[in-house]
Amino acid sequence: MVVTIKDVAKEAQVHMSTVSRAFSMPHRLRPETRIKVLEAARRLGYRPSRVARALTTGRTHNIGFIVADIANPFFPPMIKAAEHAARARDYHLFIADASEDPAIETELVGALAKQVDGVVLCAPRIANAKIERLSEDIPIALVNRKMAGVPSVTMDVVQGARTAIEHLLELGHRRLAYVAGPRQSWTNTQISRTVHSVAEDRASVTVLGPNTPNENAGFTVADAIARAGVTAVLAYNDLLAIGLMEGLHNLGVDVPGDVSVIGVDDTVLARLARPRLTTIVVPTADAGTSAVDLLLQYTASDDLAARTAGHVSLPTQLVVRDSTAPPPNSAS
Amino acid sequence: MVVTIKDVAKEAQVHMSTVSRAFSMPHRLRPETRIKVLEAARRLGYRPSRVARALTTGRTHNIGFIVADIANPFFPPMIKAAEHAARARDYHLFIADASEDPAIETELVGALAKQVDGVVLCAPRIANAKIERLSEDIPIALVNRKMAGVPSVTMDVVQGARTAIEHLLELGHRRLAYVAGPRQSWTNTQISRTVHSVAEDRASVTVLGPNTPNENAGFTVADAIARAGVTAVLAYNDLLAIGLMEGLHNLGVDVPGDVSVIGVDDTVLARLARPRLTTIVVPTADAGTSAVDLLLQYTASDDLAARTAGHVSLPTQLVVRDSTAPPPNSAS
DNA sequence: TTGAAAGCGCTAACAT
DNA sequence: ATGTTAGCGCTTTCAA
Repeated sequence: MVVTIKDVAKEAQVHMSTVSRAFSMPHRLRPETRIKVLEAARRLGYRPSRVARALTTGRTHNIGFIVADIANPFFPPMIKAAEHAARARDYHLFIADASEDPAIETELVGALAKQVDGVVLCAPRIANAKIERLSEDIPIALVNRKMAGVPSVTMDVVQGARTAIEHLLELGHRRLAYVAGPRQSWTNTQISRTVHSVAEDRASVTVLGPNTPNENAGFTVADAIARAGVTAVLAYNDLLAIGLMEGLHNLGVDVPGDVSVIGVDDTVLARLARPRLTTIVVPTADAGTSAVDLLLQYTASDDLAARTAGHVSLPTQLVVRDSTAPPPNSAS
Repeated sequence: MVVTIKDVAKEAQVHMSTVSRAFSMPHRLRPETRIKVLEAARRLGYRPSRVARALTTGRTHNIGFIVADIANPFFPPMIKAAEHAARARDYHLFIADASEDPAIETELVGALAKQVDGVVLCAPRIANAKIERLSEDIPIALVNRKMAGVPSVTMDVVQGARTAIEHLLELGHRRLAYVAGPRQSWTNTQISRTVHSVAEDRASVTVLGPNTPNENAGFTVADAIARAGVTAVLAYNDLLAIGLMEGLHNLGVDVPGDVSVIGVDDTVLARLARPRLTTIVVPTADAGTSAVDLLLQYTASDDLAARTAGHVSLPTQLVVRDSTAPPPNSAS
């Protein structure tokens, strides 16, 4: 039913191995032979079986791409870019959704391991130690997490968060809040630290969380924000920020009149929300591309010991829109 | 380096085939043997190779999932649901992005064919004839397209569009426009027909398009809408509708004061846009789940002739928000 | 430059 | 109930 290398060999009147070579090492064939084989293959509509090829070569030409939540608008542009990058290098992408659950994430790596050449963990929720263990079995690349010996691409949220806090400070805010994301998130830790270190003795910082990074959680936390007596808040991501703004609106708290809000990610939602959300732009698409590149580059060397884990840090920047303003009663 | 069925056989002191059976037909083994094997496998950390298994069985336990544009918020919930459904049945999902391009879509099916048991085409842009041809090589299931002999799940946009137009008619609108989507989109055809047939002699209908279904195109078409002298428009999807609203706003045309706008999909964006977008809710997650189910059900039978293509139609409904109102100068 | 043959990890008759 | 054997489609030594 399906055309195999044998059929092509017969059609082209050569041996199987010659057909194989026509595809994988064409230069080692006499041009006329190569053409004869390729012609025959074309006539029969032959395509090498990646499955069979994987069995002998040990390389599947597949990549696993595991994200915390496909429905979080932070991820789709990253997935899209990764898929395109992979395809450009003749790789296919398995996508899996870990539902923000470390256990599922771990299980997914195991389930995929045997049929991919490596996996990209995006915004992983599992512990470093476990990642280290997993990466002994299968090459792993990280997005938004940095670990020695493991290829990774991070977005420089430290810089972004610093700019965000400076922005609030300049506006005159002195009582800040950070609406935290998942405890296991590296980005969350980075932002949290930065908020504290930048605010230092120039402003107070209340931390609310951890929170599941979705609108609902943001909506819920609004109450606590309203009572915390803060005039500005930085949220772990746009989803939380937008949910928070809705919650605040619901409580009759004006944004940015009473409270300023800043998000992170600059998802499509940020521009659409009212007021339009001031947020930190992160290059998600670039991250997807880089992650695939780093992973492939890492796996390129068959000599395990010689493998070199590249690290890429991508710049971020604050985009000021309408959700930030001076605090109420400010002299300006 | 990696543990195979042979290692387990040795460890458990049985033959390879017994190990194989312990995993694929456990009931055909003496309980104590099965346990012995499973124990040994556990000790060694053995996992059957899906690749090798695929080579012998002809079933990869993988599904290809091809969408027009991952970054269009219409798709992520569908992908997520499909991935979960697939995993629940021990299948993995290849995701590929066709970039709204029929040629890429076709190529992707071919590229994936050899390593999946079937592919789901979501909102396909390729012609029916080509789909028919492809589905001779590889089982295909369709989302938002209906074809005899090919499993499919559609969303009943006809009903949704009818309700939408009736809604506009009731508000008093008599000059309508339809901002069309891609020419090759089945949904686009369905909606377009419905608009005409429902409006019939009760209102005029101007069609603008085809358009690439994104915000940009919507923004661009605003000018034509403003000049068309219509008081209400239905757009192919939320993206176009939202872009249109921005464009209109930019031209000083008030929504819904001067022009009412209705979208389709009820993506996350609809609630966020200002004015909040009246739109047609479509059950994308259900569609993803159903598509996987239909495909798997279709491929279940090894007897090609006996295969039965199921069809599912999912209900849609209009959700009225703030982007629709009576036309200007209406007597009410 | 090409052919022959072994083998990747597993399953599926066929034996026993 | 379990072992034997052949073979899935391909790549890769090794010969010629």
